[in-house]
Amino acid sequence: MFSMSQAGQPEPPPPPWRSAPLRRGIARPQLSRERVVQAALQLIEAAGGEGLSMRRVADRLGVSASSLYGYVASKEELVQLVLDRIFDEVRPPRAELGWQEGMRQYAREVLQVYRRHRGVAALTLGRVPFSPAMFASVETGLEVFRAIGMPDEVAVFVGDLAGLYIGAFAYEQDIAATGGAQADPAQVAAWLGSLPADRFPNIVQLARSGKLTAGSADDRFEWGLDVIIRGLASYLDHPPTRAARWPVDDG
Amino acid sequence: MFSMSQAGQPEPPPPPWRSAPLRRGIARPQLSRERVVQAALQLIEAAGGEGLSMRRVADRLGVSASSLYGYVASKEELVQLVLDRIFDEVRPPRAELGWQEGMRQYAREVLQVYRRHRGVAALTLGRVPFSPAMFASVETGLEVFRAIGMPDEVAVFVGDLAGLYIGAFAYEQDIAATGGAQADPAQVAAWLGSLPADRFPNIVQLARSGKLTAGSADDRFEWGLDVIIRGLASYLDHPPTRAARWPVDDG
DNA sequence: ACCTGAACACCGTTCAAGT
DNA sequence: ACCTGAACACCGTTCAAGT
Repeated sequence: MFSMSQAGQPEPPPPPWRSAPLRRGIARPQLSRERVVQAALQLIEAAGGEGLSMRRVADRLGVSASSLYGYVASKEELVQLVLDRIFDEVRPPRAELGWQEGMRQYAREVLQVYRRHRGVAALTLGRVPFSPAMFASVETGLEVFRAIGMPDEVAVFVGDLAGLYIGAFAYEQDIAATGGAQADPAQVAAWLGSLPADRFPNIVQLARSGKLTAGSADDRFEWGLDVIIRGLASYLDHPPTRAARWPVDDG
Repeated sequence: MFSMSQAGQPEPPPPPWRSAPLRRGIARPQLSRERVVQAALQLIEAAGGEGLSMRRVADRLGVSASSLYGYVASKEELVQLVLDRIFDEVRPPRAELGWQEGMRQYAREVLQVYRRHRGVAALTLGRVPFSPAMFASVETGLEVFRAIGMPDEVAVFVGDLAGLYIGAFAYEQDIAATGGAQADPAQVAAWLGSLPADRFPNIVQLARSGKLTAGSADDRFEWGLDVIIRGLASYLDHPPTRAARWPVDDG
């Protein structure tokens, strides 16, 4: 764990997995990778993930947009660095909680980080939210999953699916909070409730029952997590084989 | 079901849920909502979802970009119309298959449509991939879920989670096929396999085992679907209550 | 060695003007 | 009634030039 939140340190060891800072010269530079990432993060928190632009980051730092390219190869790399930066705040799972509770706790941690840094979740869409800052956590997770006999394919999969779920959930909350033009749930419910009840009786009834918007955000987060965890649990008894299917309880 | 694939019909009944075509005048217009949507879809298939722009759609139609705004309120509306257009091709679930097999079939249908229209899946990220074209399918799904006693909250949830999963899976395949700059799986595996084996033994072993990239795309799709379906199945025995948790088999 | 400024090739959207 | 053209306020990225 190495936090970048304290800016301007003597010499933090450069992470080996990224292209190293491009200069180590004599003339003191005004910019640094950390300062660029920090400014990007602040901009995202203020303007949302869609509001991130190289030109606006440069404005925040009082430099020209082109100067950023001395520290960051592209906007895409900057985004990845921001993700690295925030995932660094996620505490790793505690193996002694067992896989189910451990996974739940870890998922909550990630959600908290997204909430702490509003706007970042939008940047995970279409990307695999997996960064070097998570290596230690992933290692622990694999350890625990293997100890209980979870098939590797499924263990790999859970990371993707859960990461996808948490990011999408946080994104939805972000746009709900910032009152974006995206469909607000109450209006969608009213809209669906006004469909012809004879053609869509179940949709109309569900929409009018209020169950589309039932529960707090935290409750709904836990429900979805539960679907995933329950699905995983069932693999402990019935591991998958190639192209096989497992009837469970078909009504 | 009403396909727009045959262009230039006498008078297709205007869908009541969208703002109606803005003109019904005397002078024959060269453009139409359908023509704009069609051109957008073709552009997406050729240039990817990220390649969609109003100006390029206009180019394809031989008109100025500003003229599109007579038929479409914004780029966002155009995207929604494209999604409507392709979801119209999805055959609704067959209730007689039972909920599990019915859901599997329906998920496969949606994936096929994304494959048929490469590039569109990218547009579902950050949106709820739910369109009027799916009302009939959703109604059938709710009917089946309710018949077997699935709690409404969970039934609502499954749509979100499954839609998210299918869209993200299809998107990943799209960028793999078009050889995008995004991380290709084999390289990620090689990369993770070269981490220090003493610090990350499980990651390294998993990466080197080839299980990160194991299975065909179809197999991996089915595995993920299975996690979701298994999770849902467990709710038939243990329905959720507010903020409750259900230990299943903690190692 | 570091940063700037201009330039290139783009965006979505508006709006007065043409036919 | 329909479409165009110019304009506005943006983009990411490159590259020669300045200090």
